[in-house]
Amino acid sequence: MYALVDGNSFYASCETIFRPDLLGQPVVVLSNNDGCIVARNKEAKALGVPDLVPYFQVKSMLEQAQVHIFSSNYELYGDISRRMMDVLGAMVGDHEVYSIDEAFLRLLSSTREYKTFGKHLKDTVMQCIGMPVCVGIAPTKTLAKMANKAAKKIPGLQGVCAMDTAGKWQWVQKRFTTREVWGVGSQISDKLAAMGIHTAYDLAMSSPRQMRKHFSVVLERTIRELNGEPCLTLDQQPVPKKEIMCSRSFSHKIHDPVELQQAISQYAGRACEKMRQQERLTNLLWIFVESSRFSGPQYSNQLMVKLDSFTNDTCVITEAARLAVAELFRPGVPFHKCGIGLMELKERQPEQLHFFSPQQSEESRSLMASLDAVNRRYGRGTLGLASQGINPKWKMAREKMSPRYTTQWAELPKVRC
DNA sequence: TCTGGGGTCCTAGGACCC
DNA sequence: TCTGGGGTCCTAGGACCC
Repeated sequence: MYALVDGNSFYASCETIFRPDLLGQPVVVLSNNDGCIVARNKEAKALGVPDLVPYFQVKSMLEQAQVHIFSSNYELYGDISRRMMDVLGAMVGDHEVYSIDEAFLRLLSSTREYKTFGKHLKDTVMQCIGMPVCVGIAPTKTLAKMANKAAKKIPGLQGVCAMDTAGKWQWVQKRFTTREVWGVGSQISDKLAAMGIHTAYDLAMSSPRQMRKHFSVVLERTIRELNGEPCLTLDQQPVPKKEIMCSRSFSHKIHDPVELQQAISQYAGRACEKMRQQERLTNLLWIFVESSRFSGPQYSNQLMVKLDSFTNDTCVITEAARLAVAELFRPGVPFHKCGIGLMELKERQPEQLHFFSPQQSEESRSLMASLDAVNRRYGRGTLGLASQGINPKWKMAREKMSPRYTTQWAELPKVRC
């Protein structure tokens, strides 16, 4: 049996852990650049605040309803997530951290009282972390996802739903659309609807072989999983990333090639930092620039850049990225976003020697190690390349960011006596 | 004025090989 | 005049996830 534990409105709940004065009040969290609403607590949902809408469209409505608004604070959310996963890992050894706010757990076959155990998980996370979660329990991952959704949706379940018999999961499936099934997106659900398949139950009753012909092996697995036949396993080891991306939209449109190069320098620096953390190297970069999709002249372009050898050196990668951006720049285009992808990542070891290409030098490695050490100790961005610019005006807007309560000494919560 | 960011997997079809 | 068959690898693009 699998359990799926998932934080309720995770980002919004992270914000209220250190702000008990906000309990019972509506809270929303914005995406990067204060662009869209990405999390709403239940009070905000009750006010009818929609998910994933542009902030500017609902700004006045939110202010009128006195909703508390936060810019995203990923340093805080990442740290709360790590703590939550530690608690879950201590309770159930076999577990997979699926996303920042979710984990799959494998329950021992000796666990009989699933509902009771689910309640225990929920209460423990609340007690240790202050994070409200829901728990779904079922024999497959797809069903556990559905049970978790049911736990959130059906008030009588009080946040815990165990579907350990076909009777129970079919009861739930009849109340869910195909779109609510994990792995079925809007495209596939539309096509299913045209075939007369509307509920999750309809989908579960369809023929896996036939559906594989119409769609793909992915949907076949989903159907089998909906019938209690496990096709997906627990990934306990984090799978090494195949690519690392860093892209952001700007707070103001960029018309100047130097500013665009500053931006790509910053993102390249961040991407390289992530790559070194994961002990990987790259020799292929993907760089793109684009104007806004919503207004003005449309322009987007991209370049793949092959490097002479595998490296994790921020200087080398930044230089290549800046040259690429210079090539992609067009006068008169109001640039809105750019980004870099580090592709074809490979492990640092074993070193594959290339007869003609120089290897990354020892100086380069120790320079990068020092760069990372300084930034780890004094905060990200303390040390960087001059090409990144200083306090650029296009920098991401984060007007309403809360303190990083758990990771910065200067921002610890203050208690008044 | 203001519309997020970072990933994975699968398939179809082309290029190429013998 | 007649112009095979089977296989692998790679890439672009679609669809999905949080």
